[in-house]
Amino acid sequence: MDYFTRKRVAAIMAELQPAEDVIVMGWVRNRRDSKNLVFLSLNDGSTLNNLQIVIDNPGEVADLENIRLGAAIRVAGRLIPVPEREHKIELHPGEIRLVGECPKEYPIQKKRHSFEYLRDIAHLRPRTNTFGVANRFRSKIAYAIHKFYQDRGFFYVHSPIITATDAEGAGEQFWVTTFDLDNIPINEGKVDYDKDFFGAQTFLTVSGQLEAEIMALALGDVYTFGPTFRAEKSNTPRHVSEFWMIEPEMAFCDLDENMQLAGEFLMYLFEYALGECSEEMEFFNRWIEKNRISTLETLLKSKFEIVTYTEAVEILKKAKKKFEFPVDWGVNLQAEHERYLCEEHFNSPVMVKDYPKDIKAFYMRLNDDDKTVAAVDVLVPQIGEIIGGSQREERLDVLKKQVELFGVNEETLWWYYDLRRYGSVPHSGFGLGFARMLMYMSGMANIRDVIPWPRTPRSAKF
RNA sequence: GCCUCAGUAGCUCAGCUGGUAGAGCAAGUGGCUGUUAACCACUGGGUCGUUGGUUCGAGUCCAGCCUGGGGCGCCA
Repeated sequence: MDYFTRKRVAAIMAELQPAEDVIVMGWVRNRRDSKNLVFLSLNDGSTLNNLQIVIDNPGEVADLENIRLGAAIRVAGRLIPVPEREHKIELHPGEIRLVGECPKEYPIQKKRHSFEYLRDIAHLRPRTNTFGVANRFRSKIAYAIHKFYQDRGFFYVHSPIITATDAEGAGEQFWVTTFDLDNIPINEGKVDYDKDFFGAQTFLTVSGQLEAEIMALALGDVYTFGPTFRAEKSNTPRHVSEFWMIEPEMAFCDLDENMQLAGEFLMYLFEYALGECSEEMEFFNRWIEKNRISTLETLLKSKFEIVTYTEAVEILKKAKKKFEFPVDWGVNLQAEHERYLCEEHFNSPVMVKDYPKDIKAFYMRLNDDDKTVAAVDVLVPQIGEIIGGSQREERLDVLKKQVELFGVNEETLWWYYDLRRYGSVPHSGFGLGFARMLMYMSGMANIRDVIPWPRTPRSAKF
């Protein structure tokens, strides 16, 4: 099949060198005919760029009538640089072979399609410019995430996908069972989970954090990067039911140190995108959202402002702007409040810390004031919250009180308590939604377009 | 879950106060020695999301349902 001898278009475009007997394989993106000349644009997925194929003997090419938009072909021939032309280099074939025919009802045309239409043909949309770029970008940024942590001595943890732990309060989790749903075992009026596959009630995980804490208290610095699931019936351009999260967890690390790492992490990704993903960033900047590059560049030069929740509430109360939701100490900050803080008041990314304990999770460390917890939200212009993190409660007695206060089911947390019982240490971590980060860096407005197979309420096609 | 907008040709849309449909692109045919979202000419293509109602008559008005977009909440 010439898999190892064929040349990738990305390499051809990078080198721009003449060569004989070059083999390329890919899909036809465009075809233009004149009487004695046919031009094909070939894309092999390795880059946004198409390779120009110039056929100057169309009468002699077999199957030429079937080499149309979408068809898979193999071309062998001579590479000729043409620096004066827009496409810089072209391939003059000695042989063209039709590998896979493409009927004319192929749903992707050589024009712009709406993202909504392409979502209905999610199996074909990676063949478009935008989704090719988006998927290559996704891969590169995933690599950058690993590189950031691995370079700092963090270990990668695969936290479990099936869990018995009810991490943040039930209701929003998918249940995992092998019960016949038409005939569920009942014992004394209640579902008998003892008869289920795992002998207990189990869920798809909503976070790898609790398990990451296990590893952090053994390996020191760890991170998870894997899928999580939320059964919330959210219907917005920012929510999906299945998404990947990055969750670093560090032993002997307090909230301020946690915040410093979060800031360095974000800056690293922005810098990586600008430096190592120039093809993708230039595409986003041109076709998806102008100023994406300058926005990231500005962000790179700015510093994170740090305020406490209490200070943030004071700022918002003094603001001349009218908010739809009134601000008062004790209520959660709304998206409009978060955006005011970083877009209008500070005009920079902001970290808000020390939230009232009642609006945050049970595992967050109680501050000395007994009213707030050591939590942080990182806010960026246009999006609002992009990272949520905290120092974890490492004191067993305090943790038990919080669990009781929040009404969390204690039975499945015995091992979590053990971590505090045996050699407990202060530790911290945060969570970053991978797809939301991709949205922010690319300017793509809908999360369903940065995830290849998005799962949302009433939709799990493909 | 609440609010709001939309569903007309393969795609993107137009269709005013009700009189059974139109454009651009795509497709097909022909033309053109260099095109690059190629261009020029011609041709074919629609039970107007769905069910019911009002009416002599519904793409157009009314109600329900389905699907999709946006806003809000929940969050990442």
